[in-house]
Amino acid sequence: MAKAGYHHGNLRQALVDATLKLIAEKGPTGFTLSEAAKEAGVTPAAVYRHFAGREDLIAEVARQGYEIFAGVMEYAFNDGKPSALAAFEATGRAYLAFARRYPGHYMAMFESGIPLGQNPALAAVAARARGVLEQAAASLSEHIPPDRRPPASMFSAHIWAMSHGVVELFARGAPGTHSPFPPEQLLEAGIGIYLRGLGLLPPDA
Amino acid sequence: MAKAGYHHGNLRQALVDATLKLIAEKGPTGFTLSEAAKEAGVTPAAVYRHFAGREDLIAEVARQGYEIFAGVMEYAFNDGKPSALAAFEATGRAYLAFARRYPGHYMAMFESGIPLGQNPALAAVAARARGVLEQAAASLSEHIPPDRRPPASMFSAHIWAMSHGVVELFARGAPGTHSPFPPEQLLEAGIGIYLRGLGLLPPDA
DNA sequence: TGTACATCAGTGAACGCGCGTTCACTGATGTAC
DNA sequence: TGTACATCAGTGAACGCGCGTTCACTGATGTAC
Repeated sequence: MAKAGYHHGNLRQALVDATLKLIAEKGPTGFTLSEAAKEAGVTPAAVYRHFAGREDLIAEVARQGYEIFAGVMEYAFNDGKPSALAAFEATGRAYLAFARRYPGHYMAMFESGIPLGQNPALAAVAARARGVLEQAAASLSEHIPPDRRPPASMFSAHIWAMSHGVVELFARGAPGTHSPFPPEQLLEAGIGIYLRGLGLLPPDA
Repeated sequence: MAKAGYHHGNLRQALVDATLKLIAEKGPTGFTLSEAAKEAGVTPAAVYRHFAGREDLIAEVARQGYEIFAGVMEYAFNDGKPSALAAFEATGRAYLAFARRYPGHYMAMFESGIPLGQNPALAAVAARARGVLEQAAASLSEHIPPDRRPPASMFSAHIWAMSHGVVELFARGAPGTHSPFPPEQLLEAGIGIYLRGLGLLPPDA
């Protein structure tokens, strides 16, 4: 497979991989099309056989990231088994695990500033990923008395926001912000307190 | 004042303001030293009379941002009056208000990737800002029974993370993510649920 | 008050650089006969 | 099985551009006498 001389074999994916590596190393800003081409052992011009340009290449990286992300979230949610609560907590953990394990994808998705709206394939898979989290929140919120139940989309937005905030502030070399706690523990505790506030966990757990 | 011909008058601050405007408009990536100089009505070379270079200029913007931020947080906290709870909630609201009102500063502080460690003045004021939030958390956590009390630094990290996450995901033109709720309402509700989980608010409030 | 002079903020030309993108091309691959 | 040929992935040279930074300079300002 691949790399057999004049013809590369699978340059498209090799460019995606190179972009991923560069973004993970230097941030979305540090990435350049020329460098990605060089990393893949190819002339910058060759990139144009596979992508419309720089932005299109980043968008494909983000698309693949959302694809993985949606899969990871679905796997963690596991159709709400063994319980709505356990499944929900698993998706929270999966968010952080994804950010840790796929930093390049994560950055391309959330920090590169690519517009979701302009790329239908990208928008579709992003919506799918969001859907998993909302579904997890919806099935869990059925356990809350209706009169005290916040909308599921608000619920999932809270968890998403806290997860994202933990990642950005504490799980990366962000500007001077490292907590004395491992991000996983921080997020787990935070979600626990939040769920207790919803009456979904006993007050003294 | 200023702008009186050959000599600018207060070029240093004019450059900071121009940087602020550019960052708010195009993100930290979109900002260039040359453009900031042009915006201030001056040759790019003139910048070097006041700053060591591009990075130093951004750092000064971030420093001023942290200065404002710390002041806003201190004002909101108001020495814990009228109550620890009210003061704490005020700091949460102040975080979001700051991000809204000073987008350029916010971006320079949290999204520009400037290293806090290398600039002592910057690191100092950032620590001061963080201190306010931790103090608010600490005085509030005195109302929690000691055996159920999480460390104040964890507590404040949770609130910081949720606030930051709400800002990044829902209060900006972030990639395809807009909730059906105004960010202020979203954050207020989230903090409320969290505080209930800590036993600091009645369960049915 | 008026003149001489030191200071130093900003000029403008120049630099080398790497960028994204284009273009006519070349040569490896794979198919038709 | 062997040859002719179409396809098309990647080359390499070139482009115009704006960047950050440097340098010797100029001229406005403000102070000393």
